[in-house]
Amino acid sequence: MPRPGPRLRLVDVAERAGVSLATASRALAGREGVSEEVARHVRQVSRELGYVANPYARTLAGGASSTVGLIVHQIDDPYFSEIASGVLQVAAEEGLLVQIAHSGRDPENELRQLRHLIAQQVGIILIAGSGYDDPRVEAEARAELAGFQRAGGRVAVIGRHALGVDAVVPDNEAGGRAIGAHLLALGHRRIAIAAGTPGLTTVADRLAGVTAALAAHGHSPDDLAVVHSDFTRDGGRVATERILYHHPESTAIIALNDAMAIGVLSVLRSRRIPVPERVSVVGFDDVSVAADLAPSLTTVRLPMTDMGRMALTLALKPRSARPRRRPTGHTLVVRDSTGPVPAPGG
Amino acid sequence: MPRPGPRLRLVDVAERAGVSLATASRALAGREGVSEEVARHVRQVSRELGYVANPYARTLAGGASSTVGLIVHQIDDPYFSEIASGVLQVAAEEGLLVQIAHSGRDPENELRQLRHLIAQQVGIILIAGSGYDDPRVEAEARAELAGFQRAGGRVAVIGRHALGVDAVVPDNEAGGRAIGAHLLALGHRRIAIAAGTPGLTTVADRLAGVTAALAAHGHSPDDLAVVHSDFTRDGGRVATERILYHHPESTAIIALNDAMAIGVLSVLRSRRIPVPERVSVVGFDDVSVAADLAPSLTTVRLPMTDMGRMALTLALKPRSARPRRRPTGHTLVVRDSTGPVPAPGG
DNA sequence: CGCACGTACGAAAGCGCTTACGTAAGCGCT
DNA sequence: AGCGCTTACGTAAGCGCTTTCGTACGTGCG
Repeated sequence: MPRPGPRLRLVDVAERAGVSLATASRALAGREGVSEEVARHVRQVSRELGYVANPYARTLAGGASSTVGLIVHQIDDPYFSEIASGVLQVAAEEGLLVQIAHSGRDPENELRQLRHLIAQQVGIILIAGSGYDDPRVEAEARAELAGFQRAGGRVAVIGRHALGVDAVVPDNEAGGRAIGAHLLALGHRRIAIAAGTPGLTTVADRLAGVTAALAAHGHSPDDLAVVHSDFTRDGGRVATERILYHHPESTAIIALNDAMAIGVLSVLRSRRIPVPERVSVVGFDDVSVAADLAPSLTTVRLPMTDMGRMALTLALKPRSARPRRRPTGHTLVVRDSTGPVPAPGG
Repeated sequence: MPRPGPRLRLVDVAERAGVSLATASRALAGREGVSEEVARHVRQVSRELGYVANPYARTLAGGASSTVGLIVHQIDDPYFSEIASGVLQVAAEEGLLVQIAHSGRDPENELRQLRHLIAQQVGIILIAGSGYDDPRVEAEARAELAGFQRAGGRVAVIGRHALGVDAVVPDNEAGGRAIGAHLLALGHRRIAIAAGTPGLTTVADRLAGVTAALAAHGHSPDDLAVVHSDFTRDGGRVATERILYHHPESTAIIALNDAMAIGVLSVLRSRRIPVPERVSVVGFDDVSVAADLAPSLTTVRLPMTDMGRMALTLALKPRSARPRRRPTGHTLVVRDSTGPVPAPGG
């Protein structure tokens, strides 16, 4: 494994600026105890020389750890890559480094990655992606995070509750309600749901929203055919096959994320089932390709990139007494994949 | 900014194992100069205590930097997120950390990110994404990388040549030829190209492949209407508008990546121009959504995830005397977006 | 005008680790 | 038995930075 060569050090900057090492350090860190004049000069010299602090030395000496660890389920899922993009934007603005780790939607693995990041002494930890309804795993994660925070680390999560830390909270339930209301307004009554893995809180929350919408309009949740599968495109395919077989009377399919919706549309197309004439399809997330599918996908937009930005921004703020929550808001985006319920017998 | 609390140190392990700090270090690093017996014992104690070395101290002291820096144009572009996924896989297997930085397709910014990573003393640098045909930028990048390698750093690039380092080389030209041949075989003669930003070598290479295919079949490259725009979906949209306006006789549009192809399809759909009956469309890359578009996209498949894996694997091998090149191979995937040229006047 | 006090800065002590160097022991050789 | 050589380990010197502490200087006051 490599080791870097000789580099520009802080002493060099200090020498060049005609001040001591300590003064240079203070000036660049923006600490007080240095006259504004000297500080400005040091910064000037530093810039001229193109000095970049050695993060290892800085951190070792008890300074800030300027790297943020980001745990995502799967980076090549657009939902997460858009979040990551937002995180990277803020990180770039703040001069932070971002380490990304996969959890692969496996609670144990997520825990392992989390411990690894803590051991690596990152300063900030961001966890994106649904929580699990396994109390043991959540409790362990919570404990790890609490310890990390006690040691001065900062944490924010996206799309999870129950971790006792600052959180960006997607409007999962409200989004689900919006979808339910939309379909009901179009006259749909036999609605099927292509739901993701049962153990995910995101799945549960979105589902609860849809159910609530039905109930609010006086319809029984029994009308809902819920089929669980993977929270991926292939999962959407599988779920659709099962829906078509077991619930052929369905006039609408709600996929609980866009990835699944893509799978749903794919199967319907290959079966030559017209969307939305025969079956309406709704997704959730509004990943960027949703607008470009054919038919373009009706879905609930979550501002993923902003969510990434918000999460890191939250984590950068000084910690508050009690965990903060930032709801994301949502927008129902009606496109071409939903339409009025087909005439009975049509 | 946070700072970690008191943690288990190497001295603690050494003390507990009844050896000196130096011996403990050597034992854990697997260096020689320690009897196998003692080494085993130290490792045992270390494991029992759950010791994890402080990477900052380790790196500062001149040891291994076990983090890899990955520069991508844009992480929320599926091409790059799939590559990143491959890198993360190998990194997880090897116990390495991955830092991701955006270049935003801006040469200057890429250079800045590169310098930043070098300054951050990562051990391995991976650059993914097209090179630029600006000799100054490339020369500077090359110089930075050379210096980094001289200092012991390891480097691999994906999709670039001319950087004097190990490279994973996508079959851009051959892929372009395959596309050209495919369209010619279908009878197309008036072919338009939605090309990405002119300064990108990837664009140039793919274009050269298409041109070569035309030439090989005795057709003049003048038949080709090349329209440059951004290498993104929106770029694809813009290019298509221009193609329809300036070259309405085109029977096929080649987008030089799938992102652009999505934009192309989107515009054609909104103009109600049937694909492939009136116009055939081809993409490049085979991002995972390509198969799920409507019509499903004919494209050239590049094994992005594997490319990410290959790049990191290359970088982990000891450096060879001369830069290695790993061609990626490619596959023409014919789907529904291409068909025979429409009958003249049809 | 002399005192205490705050302010701007420098000297030096580590942070936890790797590694050159030193040393004691064990080996074979003459 | 004495020499040099290797091997196994300990000692201590940093890596580049932050930060505590100390010192010199001005400023206010009585």
